[in-house]
Amino acid sequence: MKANKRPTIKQVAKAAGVSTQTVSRVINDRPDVAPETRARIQKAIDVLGYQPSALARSLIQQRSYTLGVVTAGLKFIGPSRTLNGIASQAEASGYMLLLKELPRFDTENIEPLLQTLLSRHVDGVIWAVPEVGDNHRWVDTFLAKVPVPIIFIAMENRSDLSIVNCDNYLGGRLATEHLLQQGYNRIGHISGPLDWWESRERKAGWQAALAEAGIDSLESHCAEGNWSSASGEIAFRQLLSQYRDMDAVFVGNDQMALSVLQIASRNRIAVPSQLGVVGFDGLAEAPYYWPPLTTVIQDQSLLGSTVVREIVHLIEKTRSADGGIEHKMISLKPVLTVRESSVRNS
Amino acid sequence: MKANKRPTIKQVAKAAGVSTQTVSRVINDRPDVAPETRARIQKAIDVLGYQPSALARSLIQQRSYTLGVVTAGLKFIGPSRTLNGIASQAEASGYMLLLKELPRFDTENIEPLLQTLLSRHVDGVIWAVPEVGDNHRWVDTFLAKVPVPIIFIAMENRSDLSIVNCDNYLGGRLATEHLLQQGYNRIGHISGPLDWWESRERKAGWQAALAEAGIDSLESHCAEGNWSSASGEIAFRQLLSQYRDMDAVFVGNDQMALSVLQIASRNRIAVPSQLGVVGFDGLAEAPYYWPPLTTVIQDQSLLGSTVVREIVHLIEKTRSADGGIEHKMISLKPVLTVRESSVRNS
DNA sequence: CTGAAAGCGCTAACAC
DNA sequence: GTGTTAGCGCTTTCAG
Repeated sequence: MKANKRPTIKQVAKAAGVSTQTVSRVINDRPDVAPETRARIQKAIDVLGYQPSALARSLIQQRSYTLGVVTAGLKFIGPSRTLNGIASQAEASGYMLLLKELPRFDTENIEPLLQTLLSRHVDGVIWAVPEVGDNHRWVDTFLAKVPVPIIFIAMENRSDLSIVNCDNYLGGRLATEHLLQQGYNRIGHISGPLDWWESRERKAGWQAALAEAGIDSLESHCAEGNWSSASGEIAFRQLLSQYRDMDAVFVGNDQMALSVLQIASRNRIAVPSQLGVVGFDGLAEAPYYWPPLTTVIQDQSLLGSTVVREIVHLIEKTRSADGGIEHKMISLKPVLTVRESSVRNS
Repeated sequence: MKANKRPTIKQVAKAAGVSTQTVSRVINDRPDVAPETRARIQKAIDVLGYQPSALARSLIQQRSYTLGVVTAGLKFIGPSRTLNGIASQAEASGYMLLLKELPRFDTENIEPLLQTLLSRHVDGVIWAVPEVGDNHRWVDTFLAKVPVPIIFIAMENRSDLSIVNCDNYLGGRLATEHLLQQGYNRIGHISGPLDWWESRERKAGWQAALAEAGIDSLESHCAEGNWSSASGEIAFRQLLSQYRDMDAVFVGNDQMALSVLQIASRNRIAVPSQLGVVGFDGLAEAPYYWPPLTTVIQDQSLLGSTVVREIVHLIEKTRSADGGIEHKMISLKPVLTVRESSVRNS
């Protein structure tokens, strides 16, 4: 039961008794075809189930309507929410997605991977890998050789690149200021891994908010996790012993905050009365933690759709005007959602 | 600062003073090239930064080393874990991924989407959309027209298709049998949406285990959610009122189980002493729920890598022997992980 | 309105 | 060993 192969434009032409060019005109909706001829060709197309080859088209038009997407850590919810936004906006904009997932966040030797994408004639590249350590170092040496627009997600702003990210610094401030307003004033912090740019920003936001309130943020008031709930548990235990009179904690993501809530339950530390807790990310599950978790929501799906809109724009611009490309930096604002875990007099 | 365009094989040939054919031999590692010539060509390649066009190759070789992947619900963790497995195995097998995400699980009118993929000359298609309602109906009418192998994830077994799924029925049994062993015997069930094949299987497993223990499973002993924590809350409240002396509950996924735990906390129902709870999926966070959640782990990443191995195999087979393809059904076995939420005498 | 010729970037099948 | 010819499936001139 082997399915038959795809028909070609030639076969359609023969079936309709015309040349391939005329068929081409029909499938491209060109006006200059006699109605009668058009109908005959359309019929042949339908009968044969003909579908033009996007490959052949890409080759000749030097344009594939394909975007290369490089991601990492799809098994975590953050990157997949972003990919979700990318995928739906790409569909809407008429682009296909060629997907590559890095084995690790700090994968080196990016060049061959990028070459694979380019060998497929992608019209643009979306670099959806967060900035970790110097995993973006290749940009300085290799970017000039990339002949198509490229746009980055979640990396530090720099004026020579196009970047879309979330304002993590603001998020850290929002979380901490909220805790201060609630009357907590010995606020600890569990950060993500500090080789992540995003972690450092969130931590800086925490420090800034404390500083503004005239509170010193000592190193003993923070601990470092790796985003996982398991690491959150360890970090929280460390914090409990380092910062005895801590009355609140701003946690770098919701997963780690979850373990904070668990340990609090186990150790009969009442949340929020004895300990205020605020997370980051806005997971769909956070309202169902116990107690429901106050968190800083970042709309990663919007991040993804924004990045697609921007790169499509860049592609159009690059193709028409040949002038220098202006790089744009877009910073999406996260939003604090207050729930029981941080509200003292409820 | 416009980057220069990709060099072609012709330019390399001219630079090295040979014909394109000889360059082709070099980039394909063919043996019959004089060492001296090879070196000269290689140098030209390096200098120009030449990379062969995979597009042109695909066209002539009638083979793209690209897999079409159709998914849905990437913003949920399940589909992305599967995609994670697909991506890493595809990389290992030397295939690229062309990704399409359906806007909804029950999207109709699949044909144009599949055509887009085929117009890109994918060598095979992975249908990673769970079976919901009759969203797989297109298979009967349209599959014959698809000229490449196609393989399905999470749909009911049928011998005329290649399918990889998780044994959800077994999972339901494992969960329920465990609760029975723990001495619970009034076991309710919160299912996923019953138009999902997976939901029905899990529920059937629950029923079968109860039946074997000589216990009737009444309709009032179950409630239906939609996988979300929010729906889990509603379903659990319904169950509490319908099934007054329920002493345990098997929940169709971990997210819904999370709300069960929350409501139990709120209502001072002690888990596990008054109520045993078992979830499904094996989320990384489940050990950090309170109390830690017993759950049925399904390895979705393995599901993804298995499906890629299978389709690559199918592709090879289709290309060589022209004989009929045998369809294979692979059912991965889920594993029960026992934690505090279901252990009575701990 | 329609067709013939050329070619996108590459490789298969032959020559030499 | 290396070059020539042809052509993958399509579109772009440019004739007619």
